[in-house]
Amino acid sequence: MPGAQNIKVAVDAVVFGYTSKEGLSVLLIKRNIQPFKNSWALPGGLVRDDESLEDAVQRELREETSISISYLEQLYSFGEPGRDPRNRVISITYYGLVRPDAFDVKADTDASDVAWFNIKKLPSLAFDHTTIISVAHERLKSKMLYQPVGFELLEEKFPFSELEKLYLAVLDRPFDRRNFKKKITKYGFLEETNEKQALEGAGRPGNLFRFNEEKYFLLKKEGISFEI
Amino acid sequence: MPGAQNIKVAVDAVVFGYTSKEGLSVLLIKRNIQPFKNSWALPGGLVRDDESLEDAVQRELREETSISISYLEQLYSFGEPGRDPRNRVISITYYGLVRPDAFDVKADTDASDVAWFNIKKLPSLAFDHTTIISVAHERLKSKMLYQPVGFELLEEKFPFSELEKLYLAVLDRPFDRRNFKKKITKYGFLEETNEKQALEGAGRPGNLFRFNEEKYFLLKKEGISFEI
DNA sequence: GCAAAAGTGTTTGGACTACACCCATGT
DNA sequence: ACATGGGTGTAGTCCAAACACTTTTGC
Repeated sequence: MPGAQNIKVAVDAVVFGYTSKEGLSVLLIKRNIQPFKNSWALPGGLVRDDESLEDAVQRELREETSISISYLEQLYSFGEPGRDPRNRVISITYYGLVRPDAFDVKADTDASDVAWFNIKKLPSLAFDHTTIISVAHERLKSKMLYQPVGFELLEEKFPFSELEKLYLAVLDRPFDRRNFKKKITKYGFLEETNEKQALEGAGRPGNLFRFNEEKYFLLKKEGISFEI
Repeated sequence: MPGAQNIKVAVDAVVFGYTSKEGLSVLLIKRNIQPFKNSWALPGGLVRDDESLEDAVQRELREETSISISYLEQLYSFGEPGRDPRNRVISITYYGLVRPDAFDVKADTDASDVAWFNIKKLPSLAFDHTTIISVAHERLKSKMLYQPVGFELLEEKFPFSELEKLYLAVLDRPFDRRNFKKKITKYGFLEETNEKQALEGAGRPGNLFRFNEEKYFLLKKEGISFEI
């Protein structure tokens, strides 16, 4: 009988948040243990023997960042020997989306070890976490081309330009404003309210929209064909 | 310090093969150890401490089925507590595609514990392997709508109808023959040869095609937009 | 000659692209 | 009045869908 396997199983989470001010952001923690003590890293940790992978992610997020998250999806499993300098650790990664409410963690832990970082201004990160974030970003980009995205990231009501800015921030390339609106509204998962809202600064106030959850999740299942 | 983690890490592979006679098939092994002794199962096993996940998959495939495989992609990681009745085992699954040549394993191991099963006639399987196969099948279905598929599954030269039957077998729904040909040939990754080949039985012999590997793999990277 | 598979074109509607001007508000 | 962002329509092009008959071969 060969020696027992000596590999640890961890989960890590790439949590995306969005505000029009800060753009697309990722939630990071500052490690206070070795290895990579004092480096920024993705929230995560070892899976307990009796909990599911999703539960482990939620627990770590609660423990390390005090947020909990409604949309979470498995991303990829990273398992190269040597990705952790001490033990063999394979990491099963997830990515999630949160609404701006969860940005409160930032205020609460201002001087602490949790913070949001704009996706384009990431610090250097522990382990292979930079790679993991870029895989997550690619996944999100391609996802938003065949499924509606936004419900999990925007406030309940929002001017249409918020959705547009979200797509711009994630896709990171320009597109035609009018055509985008036509395509999005065609699917009917957006409802127009009668309320208007002026953004800060000058400009004509825009109508507020909200998602029709039923149609949104239906289209999420069925998939849409989107070419922005 | 809490008790050490006691979770094992395994890999499992869903290997798809295709012939026009047998259709889309999956490579299975018959287990000769507990648990699920004498059940059919996916090839796979525990990862060694010093090998990468991909290496582990290739090694298990070699040991258990004697095939090696050129196209292999990570599928998903399954980790529910209880999916293995004895220990906590998380399985990182891969899927792969092989050409009919590899179907030789069937002949070689006729009376043994390796066999191909048509995707629609699977036996009952160990663990959650039925679920894993259906996830892999769904992945393959959606993959072939945005990337060319076939090079890894067909012989070097083949009549066009072979490719069409492959798509029919995987997608498992009818589509228009003429429009399919227009769409496929438009991308230019197929080359027409001057050879003709009569299938068994009656019918007009068709021209043989081959893949232009360069364009094929280019389109594989770039992605194509396919609506069959 | 008949059964089986291969080969091939046209029409039509819908979808995507490109593109520019006026409107409502704050300062 | 001007700066800022909101709101809107059309013409042209391309792509996809629908659709059926003729050709080559084996038997």
